[in-house]
Amino acid sequence: MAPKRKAPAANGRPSKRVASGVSTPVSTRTTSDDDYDEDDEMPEDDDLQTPAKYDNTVKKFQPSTYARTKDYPSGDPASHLFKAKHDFFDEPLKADHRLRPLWIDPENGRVVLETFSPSFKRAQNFLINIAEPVSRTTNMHEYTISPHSLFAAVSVGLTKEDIIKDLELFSKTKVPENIKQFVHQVTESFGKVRLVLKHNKYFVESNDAKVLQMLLRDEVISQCRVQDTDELMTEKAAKKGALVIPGTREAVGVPNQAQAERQQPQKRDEADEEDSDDEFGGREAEKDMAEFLREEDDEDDEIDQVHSFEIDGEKIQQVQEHCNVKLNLPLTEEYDFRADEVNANLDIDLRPSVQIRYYQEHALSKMFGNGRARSGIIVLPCGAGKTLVGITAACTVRKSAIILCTSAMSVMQWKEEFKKWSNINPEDIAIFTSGEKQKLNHKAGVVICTYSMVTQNTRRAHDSKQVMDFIMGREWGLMVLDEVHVVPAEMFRRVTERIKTHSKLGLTATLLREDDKIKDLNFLIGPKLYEANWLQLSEEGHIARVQCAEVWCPMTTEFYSEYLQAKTTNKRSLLSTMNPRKFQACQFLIDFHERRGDKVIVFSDNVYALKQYATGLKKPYIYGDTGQRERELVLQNFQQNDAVSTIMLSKIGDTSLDLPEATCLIQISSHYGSRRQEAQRLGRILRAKRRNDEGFNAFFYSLVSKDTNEMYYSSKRQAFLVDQGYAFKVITHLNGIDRMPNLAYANQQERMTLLTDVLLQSETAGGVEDIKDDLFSDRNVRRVDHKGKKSGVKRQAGTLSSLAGGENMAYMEYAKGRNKALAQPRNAFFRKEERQKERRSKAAREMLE
DNA sequence: CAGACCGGAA
DNA sequence: GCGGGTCCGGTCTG
Repeated sequence: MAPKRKAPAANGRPSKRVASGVSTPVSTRTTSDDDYDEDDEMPEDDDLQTPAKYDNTVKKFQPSTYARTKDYPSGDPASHLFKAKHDFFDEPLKADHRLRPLWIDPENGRVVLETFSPSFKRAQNFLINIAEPVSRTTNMHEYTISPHSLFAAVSVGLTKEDIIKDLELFSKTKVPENIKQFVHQVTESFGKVRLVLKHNKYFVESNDAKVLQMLLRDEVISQCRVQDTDELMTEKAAKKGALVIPGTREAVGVPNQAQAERQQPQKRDEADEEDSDDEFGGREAEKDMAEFLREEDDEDDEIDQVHSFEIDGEKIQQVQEHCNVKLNLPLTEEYDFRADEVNANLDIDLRPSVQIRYYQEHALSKMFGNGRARSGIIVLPCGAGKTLVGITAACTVRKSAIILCTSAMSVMQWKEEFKKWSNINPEDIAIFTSGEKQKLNHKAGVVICTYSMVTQNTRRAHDSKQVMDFIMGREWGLMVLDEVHVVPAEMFRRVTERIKTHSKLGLTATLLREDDKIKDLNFLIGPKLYEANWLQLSEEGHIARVQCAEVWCPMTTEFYSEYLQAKTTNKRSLLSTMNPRKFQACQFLIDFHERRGDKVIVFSDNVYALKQYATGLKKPYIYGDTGQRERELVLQNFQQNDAVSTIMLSKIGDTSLDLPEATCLIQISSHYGSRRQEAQRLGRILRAKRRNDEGFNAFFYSLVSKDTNEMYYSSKRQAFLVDQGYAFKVITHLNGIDRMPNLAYANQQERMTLLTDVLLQSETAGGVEDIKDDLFSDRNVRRVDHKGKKSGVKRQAGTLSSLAGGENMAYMEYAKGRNKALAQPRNAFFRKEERQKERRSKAAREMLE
């Protein structure tokens, strides 16, 4: 059957996003529900203004995919349920709705999960299989059911019956009919067609010959077929058996039953999850699911014939994209590695003492759920053990593996981790970077290299070419793509063309890009198989608990006046960064945290500012031009020398630098609204060694110059972390800063000197492009907000004691509705006509100080 | 080992 | 809707 092409978007019903009107399913229901004893336990409207989608990985729910019938003249069965205002639907609650945690929005497939429900954990385990997490905060989780998420669900073995049954189980209302239809329709077409590699050739394979014949009639696909082959080949399907993932309880001989929980099997490290007495069982539910996924292959359908046709290896991306985007018939990639007798086995296993954590097991069981290796993406926060997941995958497949990293440094780290966690013969690991070009001695092995080494297009050094030919010429069992969010980049995506591999595992902490290419990963690599919940991991002590705060630093009169007159955005951001009040705040915070015994990292994107701050505060710093030796020296001192408690880094430190000592992080300048940079910087302190100390907290400060574009970008940047459940506190005044001795730029003279220097700097360094119009014109805003959504930053009014060591800081209590003003600065105080007013009041305030 | 060059970020 | 201008890392060359 030909899959239905998507109908044009507009068919009789506006595809209105559900805005604030429907954002309150819980409050509208529960405020009238007197059984919730504590009103303040309930989220308020503001809390529910979770940001709408923050990336484009998810295709919007498309009601228009339903055929119009006499029953559903509007094209879907739910429209008539909506009043003009798109209020929440009138479906009656089930009698025992309080036990059920899900609200399902029939219009767009959004699902809201109450975290305080007794069946929360079970519902969550179910939801992460079938839906895409959008936002997971303390009380509310928001998910979206999308074609891609359902694709992932099917590819880990769930059937449409499973999905609908469990939706019904957890939903407070009857599952809307159109959601059921949507699930039905999507699951019908998914998982039918596979892409397989055999003897270095790619085949499109299916159990259903008709689907393949249909594909071959497609113009794009037929062009990619290898022409002189038989139209369809038919062979017997391979047999499957039980598989054990190394490092799991099963593998180390611990009975995989609930009772075994209390035996406390040996731990990988000091931090392990606590047992849960919850009847709906956190850990147990996780494990049940893992077990379920592992065992599910026993009941797999008995199909004994598969059909296939060959496609041109050069054109697989084209085929994948076409099938995924145009035909809505994504190619699943599965590697039956145990049946592979062509490729040599690799002698590798995890060291016997190594046991992976439950979420790693859960992630991997989704990859290996049916005894084969499925291609896909696993999302884990920094410091949660991504590398070990990759290594365990390699130990499961036990074929030649190739690991791709973004930098040579991370290549070295992977090699070390392989030696640490697995028993692989060090000779079987080869490094391939510009510096080192090792070769494999045996038939099978692990190659670790950088993306750029593989994708290099220009002339190659002789030895480099040799190694490349080797890599491209052979067939790999597993390709691990570290920092997989870089793969959609024009150059880097070539790796999937150049390297012939049976399975692909993408790893990242932040599946985000500010462009819309992230969705390409769906066909370049595969579906997102697992995404960890940051909040949960930090509660369990796997990653550090972090207090986030935004410190508002008023601009001084001189700086603000120059700021308003500045002709270029560069000059403006430099002035905001070099704001003396910000410098003072930075000085104060460093001093404050050094006294507490914290190790502090200060981040600045701007190199000039970095040097100024570092020399002014007499702290060592590292940036791009810093030589290798000096870098190591600084880092080593930071780790070991008590006298060096603070270092300053440019964006060199955003990724890959592993600094387990750091416990406090201060940002003074950042790259526009990059949510990924924000998340990655936070990641620097998530692996803090001291994270399991009693009451330990790591700190993350963003210093923001008030009333500048930094305010706007800051709220953008936080969006991702807010979705992960982090609350940003706003600090408007640092108590005690006035009494601080040796405060920099305390007098006018010093400030003027600095200003002169900054102005000089911005003249010489910056271009002279004029700011055409308003600072927040679409031109400047689009990049960080291409969907025009509110960022929905959750501001949490802090109590004085809530921030450990925060006794000296005053928090702003946020008035309701303040969020909106912040997220939409064009409506607030940035309008041109208000600038004059602002300047006057600014000057007045300065005088009062 | 510096410097040219390219590509990524966003 | 496109491409800023800048920093950074990797690779190759001399």
